Parts: sequence; structure tokens; C-alpha cells
Amino acid sequence: MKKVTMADVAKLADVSKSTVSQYLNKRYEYMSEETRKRIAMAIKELGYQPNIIARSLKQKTTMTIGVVVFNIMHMLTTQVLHAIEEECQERGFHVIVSNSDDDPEKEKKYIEMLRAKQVDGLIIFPTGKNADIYQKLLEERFPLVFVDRMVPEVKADAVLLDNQKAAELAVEYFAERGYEHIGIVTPPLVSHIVPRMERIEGFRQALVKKGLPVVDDYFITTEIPRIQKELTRLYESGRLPEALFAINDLTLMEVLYFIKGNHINTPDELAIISIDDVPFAHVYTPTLTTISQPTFAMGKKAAERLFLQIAKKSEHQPQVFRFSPTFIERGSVKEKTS
Amino acid sequence: MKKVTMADVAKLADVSKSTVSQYLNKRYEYMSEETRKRIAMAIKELGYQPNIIARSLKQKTTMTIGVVVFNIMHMLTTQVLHAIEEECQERGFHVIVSNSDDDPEKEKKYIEMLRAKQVDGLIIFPTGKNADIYQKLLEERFPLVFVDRMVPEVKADAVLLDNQKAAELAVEYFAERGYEHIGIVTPPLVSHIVPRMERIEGFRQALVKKGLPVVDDYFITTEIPRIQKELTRLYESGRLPEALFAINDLTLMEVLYFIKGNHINTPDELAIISIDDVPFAHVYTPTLTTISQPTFAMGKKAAERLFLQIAKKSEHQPQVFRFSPTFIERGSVKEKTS
DNA sequence: TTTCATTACTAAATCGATTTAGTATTTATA
DNA sequence: TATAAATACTAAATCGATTTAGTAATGAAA
Repeated sequence: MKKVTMADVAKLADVSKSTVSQYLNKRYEYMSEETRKRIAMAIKELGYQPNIIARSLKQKTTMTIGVVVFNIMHMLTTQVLHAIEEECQERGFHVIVSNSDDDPEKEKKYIEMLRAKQVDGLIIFPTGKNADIYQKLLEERFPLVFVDRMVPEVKADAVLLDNQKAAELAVEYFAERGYEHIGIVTPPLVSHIVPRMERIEGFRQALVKKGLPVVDDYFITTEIPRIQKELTRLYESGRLPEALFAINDLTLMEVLYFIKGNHINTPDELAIISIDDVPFAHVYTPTLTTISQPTFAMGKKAAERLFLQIAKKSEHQPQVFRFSPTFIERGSVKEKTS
Repeated sequence: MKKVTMADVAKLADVSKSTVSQYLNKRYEYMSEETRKRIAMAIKELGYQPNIIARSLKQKTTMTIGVVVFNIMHMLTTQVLHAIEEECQERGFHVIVSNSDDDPEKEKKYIEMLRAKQVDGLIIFPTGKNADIYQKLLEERFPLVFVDRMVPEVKADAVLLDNQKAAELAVEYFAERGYEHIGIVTPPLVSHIVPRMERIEGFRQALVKKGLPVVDDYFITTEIPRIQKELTRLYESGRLPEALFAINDLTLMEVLYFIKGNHINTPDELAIISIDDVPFAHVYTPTLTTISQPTFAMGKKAAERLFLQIAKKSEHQPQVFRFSPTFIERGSVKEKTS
């Protein structure tokens, strides 16, 4: 019942541990056919399984990466995570995921725990509030890639959406179809949450560019659980815009719930465009016009960049990758011919 | 730049490594206040972070569990995974997730890799086709819990839904509202995929119990990508039932797409009940009547059971936990008064 | 005054691999 | 024939912790 170690295999095959180790690492160069067979036999007979922990200790690599995300409930997170996992699985790496829940303290703790576990690199969907820690990782040349959000003062690899472009796509589409009163729905703006800032800024600029009014009332920037109330308030006072831009899947859900609750007709009364892929966009009534993030490509890129850093531990040139959003035209915006 | 080890801390604090180790493990009993302070100082000064790999090698525990799932795309998987992760995080454990993609070969490989990595236990959403491997784990008293599916011939802990009950709930609800022609939509039946078998068997028995006809045509049991074609075929030949029971979220999506594509009215032309929580059930039109699995409780239970096994490595009495489904009445079934 | 306990530590073994430096034998080359 | 090179291995150090057995100093009890 006790664990079989390399020493046991060595004894049975009547060779030294070193030779067994060579065998396991496929360094057959100076090994006789016969020895090789004897070791293979011994391994099979004993049902030997190497202990990767022991190997990791010596080799200082664990073939494991850590991912710290600020919210697993986001579609983006889930999808990017899948891509990362797939990319890792291909390379024989494992992934440990931790959820910081957008709490910088937790994020800090998890980064430390993962480092203590000797992960070979970190992919972080950052809270954005631990610049000192991120910076320290960089200085130690510890492999690090940011995803979704970036931290401007930390010069690390980052994989994110061209958020400005995404907002622009939405506004332009609305504008070209004759919409003038366009609102945006987003969680509260916080300076260190880059995509949020970029999306709202892109939205504002696109309005101006299209010569559309920038109405304060149409900026619904409040905590997710308060979005419905806010929208209902606007609706009841007759100041609801004709179109809404939901900046992610979570805000979209709130908008849809609001629509449902108040029997609002989409797109006639209220048109909708949102960022992120929701799985039901094409079966919903009406089908939902969305702006999709290339989550798979983003996850793949993040993993690739991390592996690049892991491979050559030195002189890595950090880069920010902006992925283009894809406009998916469906049925939640109509042609306005008023 | 090089790693700070316990030896460095010991040297700086002018004590032995043993004492530093005692300190880190909070065994302060026979340690002077002064020594304690000196060690604390040294740790801070050097920025020492313990190497958990080294500790794991000696202690033979990694504070990490492995989870092998057969399909990450399932809602159930995602949700149960979150619960497991939460439970682990509370105990300071990490989780490594692998996706077997319902391929027994991959499952086998991942189980072996995770064991080589010395995980302290495994939670498996089994393909069901590796009974010999599961059995070996059991015999070695390696902590193991099955989720969603079980493997009848392997007497391990298992956490699953009361599938028969779930099917019964659906049929009874339909029957009580005057439906007679009820269909079921499921991926192909395979004997080792227990929930599928139980759901369809429960469905059949409930029909009989309610005195309803069991019509072959109404059993749509085909690969996910072929479900729409099959439904359309039935529809065009005028043999579509009045009600459909979709046995999971993936089949539900196909049914919804079919409905959308053929402009079928729900619930008037076709009523629907499905198993699993889909996030849009309450914003869809009509709102979707579903049978929910207590995914959070299931994940929590699976983790708890695993930790129980990890705690007392011996004399563990395996148990199968059947969780009750919850019927959530919404709008995709009407009262038939024909 | 001797003996025993208690306190506050430490030296060395250990976990299970990898790796380096080295040995012994055979073969090839000068 | 002597030497160098290639082949087929092995002993021992190492990775960075934990842990066991032990030591030295002090205080208390007999």
C-alpha cells in the first residue's frame, strides 16, 4: 500500500536511481537496450508513478500556472478561462484558478499563495488596486499577463478589448438607424477599472462625433442591483432613452429584466446593444444585437504570452494587445424612420 | 534576485532552520519571545516566502484537490465547480480542474497526472467508462467523490440529482394541466450515463403512472447537433407533441432554437419544461418553467465529503447523496382547457 | 547534593526526485 | 602499443522544507 518510489524501481531493475531517472526523462543516449527493458518491466510490475512534487522541488518548475480573476460570474471570464485551460492542457500545464471577487486584499493573498506554490506564471484579471504587488512581480521578472483590465502604471503584457472601438460601434449603429436618445448602462465608474472608463469615454466621444446630445440622465452608472430601480425611475418619469448600450453581460441581464417587468417592447420602444456573448442572444425574442469579444483568441494570446515569458526568463518586451470587437447584428435594434 | 530560503532566514536571525520552521508552523511553546521577534524581523527583512513544494514533499500533502469534469460547457458543471472552489478556498485548498471532454482516455490521463501531482483528493464528474481506474483509487483508499453521474459498480461517494423525481415532476405538471402528448429531448442513451437513463426511465414510468400514451416518436434521443433537424422533421410531418421535456440546458438551447426558427408559439403550440438553471429563464419570453438542481448544495456536499475522506484516511463509509430537484413554475406551460 | 523536569533550542535525517562529477569498460585512433 | 574517445553506468550532492532525537542550561523536588 505504501508509495512506490524511484528507489524501489531501481532496486528491482538492479540499476541506480540515476539510471531510472534518465530513463524517465527519455535520455536514452548511453543506455543499453537491455537496461531500458528491465526498467520498463520494473516500472510496470510495481505500478510506479513518479512524484512530480519531488521533481518540481529540484527542477524549480511546477508546470502549473495560476489565474486570479476578479469575477468568475462574467461570461468573459468563463470563456477566456476555457481558452487558457485548453492552451495549457496542450502543453501539459495545469491551471489553478482563484477568485478575488474584486477584493484587493483577497487578490493579494491569492497571488502570494500561488507564488508560494511555485506556479510558473500568473495570468491576472486584476482588481487594479495592487499596483505595488504587480510591480514587484515585474521587477522579479516573474511571468505575468493581465487580461481584460490593465494597470497603466505597470508595464506588463496585457490582453484586452479595444473598448473605445466597441462603444463606437454601438453608437454608430444606433445613430445610422436614426436613434438620437441613447443611454449607457454600466456599474459605477472607478478610475482603476480601465475597460469601464474606456467604454463610457468611447461612448461619450462617439455621441459627440455623431452630433448627438450628451444627456446626463442617460448615463446609468450604478451598482448592478440598483440598475433596475434606476431604469424604472427614468421610465416612469418618461425620460427613458430610445436605445440602451449595456456594457457587459451582467448589466444586460438587468436591462432585460427591467424590460420584462415593465412590458416594454424591444426594439420598438427601446433598442438594445450589449457587449459580451450571452448564450441565448440568438434565441431570445427579439434576437439580441451584441458586440462580441474574441474571448477565445484573447485567452489563447494570454497563455501564449505567458509561455513566452516562461520560456525566456529575461529581456521580455511587454506589450498591450488590443483585440477588435465584432459587431453581431441581430434583432434588438430596428431601422427608425420617424 | 535569487530565492530566499529558510536557511537565509535562520542565518540572519541567528537560529537554526528547525527553529524557523517551528515558528512558521506556530509551534511557539518552547520559544522565547526574543527569538520569535528576531525571526519575524528576519523574515520581513528578507521578504521570505516559504516554498510550499518543499513542504509538500515532506508532509505528503499538497492542500490541492483535482477535479475532472466531462463537460465544462454544462451549466451544472460551472455552478458546482464554483461551489467546490468556494468550499476549498475557505479551507486554504486549491483546485485544479481538467476537462475530459467525455473521452475516457483523456480522463484516465488526467487522473494519472493529478495523482502524480500528489493532489490530496479527486472529485470526478465521470465519463463512466473507467471503472477499473475508479476502483483502483477506491482500493488505495484515495479520497474520491463522484458528481452528477455515478458508477454503479464502484462503491464510492456520489453526489447527484434525484433524476427520476425530476422527470416525474415534469410529467405530472404537464399531465395536471391537461397535456397528453409529451415528448422528451435527450442526447443518445448510453447505459453508463446514469442520469440520462434515470431521467428517461423516470419519464416513461411517470407517463404510465398518469395513464398517458408512450409514443416512440416523442422520444427524441439524438446527438445535440441533430436535435433541431429531428424536431423539425417531426414538426413538418405534423407529429410534434404538445409539450417537451428537455433533460438539460444544452438540449433546451436546441429546443429554443428550433422554436425560434419555425415560429412556434410557446406555450400555446408547444409547452416546455427543462432541467438545469439557465440564467435567462426569467427574462425569456415566455419565462421558462424549469426544474432546478441545487448545484451549490451539491458542490458543497461533494467538497465536504472529500474533506471528510482526506481527514480520516481510513474506514470511510461511501454514500450516495440524492438531491431533490426544485420545480420552478414560470410561463412556458399553460393550463390546457381543450 | 543529586536527580528529574522543563525550557529553549539544534544537528542531522528525511521526503523523492534530478543532476553533476566520476568510474569502469570497450572501441577507435595515432 | 599507448592514448583518446565513446559507452554505460553510479555515488553523492542537491532542491527547501519538516521532524526526530538530542543537548545544554536552568529550576524544582527528593
